[in-house]
Amino acid sequence: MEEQAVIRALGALAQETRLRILRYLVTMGPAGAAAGDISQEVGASASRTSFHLSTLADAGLINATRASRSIIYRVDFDAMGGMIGYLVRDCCKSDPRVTTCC
Amino acid sequence: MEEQAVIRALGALAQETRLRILRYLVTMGPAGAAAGDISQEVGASASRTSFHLSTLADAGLINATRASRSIIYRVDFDAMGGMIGYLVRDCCKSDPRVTTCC
DNA sequence: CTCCTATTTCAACTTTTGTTGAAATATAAT
DNA sequence: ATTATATTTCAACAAAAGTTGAAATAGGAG
Repeated sequence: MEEQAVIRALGALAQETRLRILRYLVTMGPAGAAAGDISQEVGASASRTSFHLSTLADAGLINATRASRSIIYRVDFDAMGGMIGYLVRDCCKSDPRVTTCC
Repeated sequence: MEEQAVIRALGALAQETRLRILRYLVTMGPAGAAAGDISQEVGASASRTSFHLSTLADAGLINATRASRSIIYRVDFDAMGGMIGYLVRDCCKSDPRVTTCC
């Protein structure tokens, strides 16, 4: 992952509602969750949730697929791994104080 | 590391100049670097660099110590590890697609 | 086709973040 | 004391991000 993509991903996660959305989607695994469910889960309005979902999707951290009337969102674990790998390796030169944490 | 601290740390890194500062400080290791050197290295004005250094320090990712007229900044690798550990474990439940990256 | 549900888009607005250059502070050298 | 160096702080401004509620779009059911 290149620097600009990493910056977007970091910015996407640096927000309470979005971090909660991501955590929720992680727990939902491959099944994912519909926008409406996410909205309820994180206690945010539909439009606010939609905005944050777009931000996460633009950053490549989640994917959207339509299923009938709902739109299902899922975590892109590879993108998360890409971002974290950048931080650990490119940024922190795989310093042991960093790598031991994972 | 708790959620709010993680959000601050993510926000601190989600900016080009600050990410560059952190990368530079990682390469400098325990010796660290003076604000002026960092300013030159990243090509930012003194006040802009000072602002970004404060942001990183407030987020706990770097530390400052005075050495004569200069102020030396160093990466706090444990804080970086704390932030990354949160992403990997609390956030991604240590999913293999994430942990294999580090 | 009309109605209902799910979600997004939009415009107006508020808040937060980043930039600039000048002034202030702190330390050291002469 | 005076001067020079290193860095921060400040106020003014510019730009980006987040919130709100209403309207628009898309798909399915009657």
